Amino acid sequence: MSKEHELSQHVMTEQEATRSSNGCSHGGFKGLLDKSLAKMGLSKSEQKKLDREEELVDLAVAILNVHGFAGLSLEKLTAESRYSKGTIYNHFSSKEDCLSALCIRAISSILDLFKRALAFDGCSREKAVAVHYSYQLYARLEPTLFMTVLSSKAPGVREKTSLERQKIIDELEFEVNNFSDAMFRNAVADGSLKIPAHLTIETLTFSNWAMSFGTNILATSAAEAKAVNRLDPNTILLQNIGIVLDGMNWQPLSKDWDYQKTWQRVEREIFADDIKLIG
Amino acid sequence: MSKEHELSQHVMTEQEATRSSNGCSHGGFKGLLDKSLAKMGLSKSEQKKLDREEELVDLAVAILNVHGFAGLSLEKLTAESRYSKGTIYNHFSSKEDCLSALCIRAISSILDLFKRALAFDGCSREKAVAVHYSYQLYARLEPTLFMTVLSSKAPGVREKTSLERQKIIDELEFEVNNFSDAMFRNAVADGSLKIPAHLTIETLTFSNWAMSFGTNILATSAAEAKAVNRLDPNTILLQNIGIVLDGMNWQPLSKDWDYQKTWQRVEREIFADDIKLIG
DNA sequence: CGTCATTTTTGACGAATCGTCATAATATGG
DNA sequence: CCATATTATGACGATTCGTCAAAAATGACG
Repeated sequence: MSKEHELSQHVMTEQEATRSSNGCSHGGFKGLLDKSLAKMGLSKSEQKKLDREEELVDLAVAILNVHGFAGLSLEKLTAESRYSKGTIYNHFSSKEDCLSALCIRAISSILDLFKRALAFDGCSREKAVAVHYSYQLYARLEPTLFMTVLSSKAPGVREKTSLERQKIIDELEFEVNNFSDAMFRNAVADGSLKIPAHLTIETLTFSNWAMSFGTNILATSAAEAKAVNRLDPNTILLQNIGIVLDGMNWQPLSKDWDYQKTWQRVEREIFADDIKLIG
Repeated sequence: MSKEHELSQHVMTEQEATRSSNGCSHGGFKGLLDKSLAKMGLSKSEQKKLDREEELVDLAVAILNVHGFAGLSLEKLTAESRYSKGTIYNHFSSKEDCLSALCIRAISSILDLFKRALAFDGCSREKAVAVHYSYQLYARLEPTLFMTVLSSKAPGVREKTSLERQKIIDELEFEVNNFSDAMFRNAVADGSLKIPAHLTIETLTFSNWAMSFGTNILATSAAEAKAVNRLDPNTILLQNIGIVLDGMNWQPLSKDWDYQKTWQRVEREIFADDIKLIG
């Protein structure tokens, strides 16, 4: 009874796809997953599906940033995309599955940043500081995507996530853990870190993760809470991990080294381009 | 065309209200807000509204625990309560507002636990350990309610929360901060803690919060992740805050004191009754 | 090319939830 | 007992969810 659809042809199937994929200017990190896979032997349709998936995740990120967290719906994703309900559900088995796709995007990006941070020219503890810096950088550049990592862990979300994606997430987290473990092992190797009797590498990785994660989550999500806004957002994390690394007795201790300077060097020497985007 | 309502009288207005309020056996913490307010001069209708609000929050907690996070809807709350849509929306301006009400319940309970923990018989650092213990206890007893504290900080949620409740939350967090600050000031006073030059009381409160929060969040929400399940859930937090308190140089350091024993004493001497509920 | 089988895409649909609002019920006070 | 103010009710339109039969695109083969 209501109006007919007057534009039943929005079928410019290919041109737009490539255009929108190249011209993407949302300025976010995208990870390098696709590039490494693209070269391998994939059928044309598989490649096409991957491209579209990336396009859709881009769109989902955009929606997430505009409409916030609860505002992300596959309905909206459908409406703003060139595809229809069924196609969307062909990629994401549910809203939660889509969220997990965003989580994958986030963790991949973070891993990339970690690897860049590791190139910092300094002693092993300074490298660790650089890695924490990069983590905070991501939390500030992409606050919503950062939160994604947490929310995709909620039981309700994980349950509704496709097994494929669950597996990818697990693998990525495994990689992050290995990365962290390796960092500590290097420090042990070069003599600057002696692991206390009652602790293990695994504990150290976890405590670093917990502190950095907790700090960033609270700093980005509780920015207006009194406990947080009475502190300097730029150096809270530095101070907090300073305490942790001191507690692990990782040399040189804060009292013997100016990590503030390290922090600034990391900013200048590794992430100068990225920091501009914070505004 | 469909069925008529055959029971337009479910009007047993008072009896049920009081019965359900007393007989509540959900075993959760409820905080003590109401009791302290009940005695003041309140009109009958105001008192009734408060009672009903408590009843509704109880119900919401139950729904949250059964249907998980996304499953909490005011629709469901309406259906399971003795009231109707309009009445529910009279209490909670939105689903998010309801979530914030749960958050208030959670923070109140946590504050109660903190105060109980402070009664632990030990040195000032042991008291702090006891407080962290109580925090973890809550995270394990009421994982979903614990998460509530975080999710009610998400921008989308906070925006839709009534100003009243926002204010209550802010006040509660203020109280928690004061509590923590005071703990550190006591330690400074008794000489066991000397605040390092580059740090402040505020920083210490925040770093303790961040570590405890991060650890508990990761432990409860990422239990199946590899980084977490390779550790002993019962003592992760103890180890993590051990590192932090050592990093603050709070005496006696872990190497000079068996905090594992303290941890167990706290469990036995203060929270023996509560720990049974974990199963 | 044309044909037909397979795969992908479409959008209509029913169910659930959201928040609003006119109407009905109840409480209050003279 | 009535008049007025407050509160409760549930029907409603809008939005989202996930499904599915039908339509369209693809591509293998003659």
